Amino acid sequence: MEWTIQELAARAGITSRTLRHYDRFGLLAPSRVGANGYRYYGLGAVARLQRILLMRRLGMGLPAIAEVLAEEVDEHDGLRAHIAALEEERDRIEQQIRSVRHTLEALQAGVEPRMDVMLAGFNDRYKDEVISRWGERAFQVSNDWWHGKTLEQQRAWKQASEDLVAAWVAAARAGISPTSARAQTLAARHVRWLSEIPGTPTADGDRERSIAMVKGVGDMFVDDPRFAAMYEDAAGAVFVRDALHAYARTRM
Amino acid sequence: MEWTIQELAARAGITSRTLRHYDRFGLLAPSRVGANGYRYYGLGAVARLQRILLMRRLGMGLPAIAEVLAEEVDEHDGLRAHIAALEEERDRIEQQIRSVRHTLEALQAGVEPRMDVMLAGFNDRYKDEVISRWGERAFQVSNDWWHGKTLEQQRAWKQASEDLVAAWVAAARAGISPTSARAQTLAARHVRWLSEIPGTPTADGDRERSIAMVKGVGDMFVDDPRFAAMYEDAAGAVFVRDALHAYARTRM
DNA sequence: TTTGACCTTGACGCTGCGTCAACTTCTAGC
DNA sequence: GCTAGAAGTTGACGCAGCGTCAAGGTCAAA
Repeated sequence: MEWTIQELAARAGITSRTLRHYDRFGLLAPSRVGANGYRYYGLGAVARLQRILLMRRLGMGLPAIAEVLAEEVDEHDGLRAHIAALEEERDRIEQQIRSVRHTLEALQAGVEPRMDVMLAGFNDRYKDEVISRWGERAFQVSNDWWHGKTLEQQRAWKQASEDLVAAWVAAARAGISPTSARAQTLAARHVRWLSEIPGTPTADGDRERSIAMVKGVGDMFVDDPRFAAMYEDAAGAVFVRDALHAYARTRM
Repeated sequence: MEWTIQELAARAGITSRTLRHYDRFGLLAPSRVGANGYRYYGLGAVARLQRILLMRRLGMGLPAIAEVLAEEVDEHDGLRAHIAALEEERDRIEQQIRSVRHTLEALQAGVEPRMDVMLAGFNDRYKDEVISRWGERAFQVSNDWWHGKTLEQQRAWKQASEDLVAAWVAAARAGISPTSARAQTLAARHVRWLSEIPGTPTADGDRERSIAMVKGVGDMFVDDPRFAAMYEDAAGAVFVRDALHAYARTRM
């Protein structure tokens, strides 16, 4: 089975100009070129084009796509990678559907949509954000750490986290100052809690970056509504942030 | 909750430049602009941005997106449309996953992948193709016609179609000529069968376009592997095409 | 043999941003 | 209150990825 440039373009939903562009660019050569110069596309070209179009829709540039395709020695691996990328994309879209549904339902109920859920719509970047802040290795390590725990251990860690949150909420409600002894004791507990996660600067003993991280974590409570929600309201989140900032300044 | 331009950009996975571009373009204005000229984005802006980014990924241009958003009077309808678009997108991706899986399995089994399944990967354009060939109205009418039938009627029509296909296959196997009486009788039956679908030129009595359509349908049996597969092999599809072409030339 | 549809190779143009540059404004720590 | 550095602003220029002619060759059907 073989197609002319127009036939393939029509089925792929692009123009023949695009196919010529890819040819010129060295990204997708026709399977066969007639003596008259006509381009004919066969099986391999169709599969390759599908992969190219997927990556283009993910926002990749042509040079990046060429690189990916060039690195693939095995055709099977390439197709498997393609499937994996598609599945990831599908999951992302389903996440977005849930996100928009929530926004719609909140709107109909007359309440404000929760920002954390709304933001989940495009949070494929959250991971990137974490990585750029604390490094790729930190992300990998702490990820492995979490998945390396038993279910029982995971539950225990979650429980400890929730206890900490509850303590923060109680302190915030008590109306004490973020620099008070009680708040600072909680901050110390918070830092110890953080240091249990390997791969983070606190666990590694890097003082400079530890301070930056503790402050950064504090900021997250205010900036990132997913955390703000945990602490009941904005005031609580601000309290946690201030306490952590004070702790980082005075005791680290 | 309110974000600065960078905060929103980071979470959306774009740059602040893009947000400024959208503002300048009149596509997404900040919820509030400080006395200092700073842009601040709130709830509405976030939801709108999500919609914009979705449409961008679907390949729409900024003017087209602006038009869509401008037409939406009701915010609820907009969100519902967004969900519908996302679901369609998800279905398309799942279709593609099946398509690529098939290609991979065929490759592993050492057989040729079926082109119809491969092409299903990007066949959101098939509908467009049909429309551009026979017109929007024709598509609408025949679509309504099909969905207006009872389940029993649909089964009956499908049965008639399969009988026709079986007759074609038998004729092709018999090794007769496409211009023979038997083949031409079948062609006539095929045309009658086509004319049952309202909205097509044959049903409307438009002779010129009827001939074009019958020929076009004939070509589809060879060009479009989904039909070729129905007729068992390429030779069968060629037989059907030649018979239909001959019929259109001599008897219409 | 002609007609019309489809192919080819340039070449120029547009859209959607990326990327300085030059300047102002805000925030944190002394 | 002052200063450094991060983040904000408005131009302006540049580039990638095609769209869109223009000026021809090729092919299939009548």
